[in-house]
Amino acid sequence: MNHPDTSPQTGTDAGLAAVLRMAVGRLARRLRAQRPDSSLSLGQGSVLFTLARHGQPMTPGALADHEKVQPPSMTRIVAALEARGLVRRMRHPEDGRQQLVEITEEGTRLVNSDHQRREAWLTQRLTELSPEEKDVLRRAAEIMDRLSQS
Amino acid sequence: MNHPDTSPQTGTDAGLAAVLRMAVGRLARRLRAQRPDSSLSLGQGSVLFTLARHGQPMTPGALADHEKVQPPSMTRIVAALEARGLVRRMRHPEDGRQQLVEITEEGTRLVNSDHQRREAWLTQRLTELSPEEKDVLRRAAEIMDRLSQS
DNA sequence: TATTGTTATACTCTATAACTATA
DNA sequence: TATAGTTATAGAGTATAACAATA
Repeated sequence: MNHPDTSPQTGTDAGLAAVLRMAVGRLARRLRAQRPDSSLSLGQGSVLFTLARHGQPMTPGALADHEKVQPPSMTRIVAALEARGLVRRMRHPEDGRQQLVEITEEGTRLVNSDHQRREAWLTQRLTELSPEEKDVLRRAAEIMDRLSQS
Repeated sequence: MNHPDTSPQTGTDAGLAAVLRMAVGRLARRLRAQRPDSSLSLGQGSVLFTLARHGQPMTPGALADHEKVQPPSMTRIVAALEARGLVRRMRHPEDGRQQLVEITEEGTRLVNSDHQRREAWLTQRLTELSPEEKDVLRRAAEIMDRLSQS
């Protein structure tokens, strides 16, 4: 318990919204600050992970939609990943307007690298949580993703 | 279920860290995009809510620490809130170097305003979740705040 | 000297609008 | 014309470094 928890009622949907908004904002700031200089930005990491998970090349447009950014932002993210050799771009075989973004060997290695991930601040913090707490976070992450897409 | 969930193993701490990082990042972006122009920024809202919850004036330094931003950032946030009449600044009675930031009547009204909060995008989305899902989010918010502070 | 907060400045990430290429 | 992506530009939001005031 952090606070006397006085004024705003947190039992309502609006109260939960306020609390969740703050928690998400603060954790996002903390993650940004904690990220080592050498690592990817939040958006870059998310795109790389999505490509690895999806298992197939995706168009920049589909990535922008999935990550909840506008197309120009995805252009920059993909360009940054490409410059680091983590993804490659190919022409779409059927539609010349589109491109396909594919994760490279090196990108896959980075995503799967235990080293890269074990050294992350968040992973360390998670090891200190109970299995129940981790399960709550796992389920919450799934719900938050659904909220983001809706 | 969103994906075939292939490549990165999400059962490990590192896997959970990756999934949580993405979920937090995406929801933070979505919240930023969805926020109506008239409303406060994420940081401003969070500070105002914190002051209301705390129930007592806080120094800018304490707020910066709590919100996980650096002091200069808090200077800007407090200045913005003050310009809108939502907080006021007072000299610290004992230490002339410090200040005290206090929420105003109008600030309290804004935080507690059902109207302000019911019209928010996130609140609407939350009403569509089951009680169990909302409970997961409520508990996750508490855990995420603890992570942010650690 | 050490600490609190501010000012000056720059960087990162994002967005909107205008443009190019293809359908 | 409509669509996919890029370029140009601007606006948040944040940080570090240097400074002023007080302890």
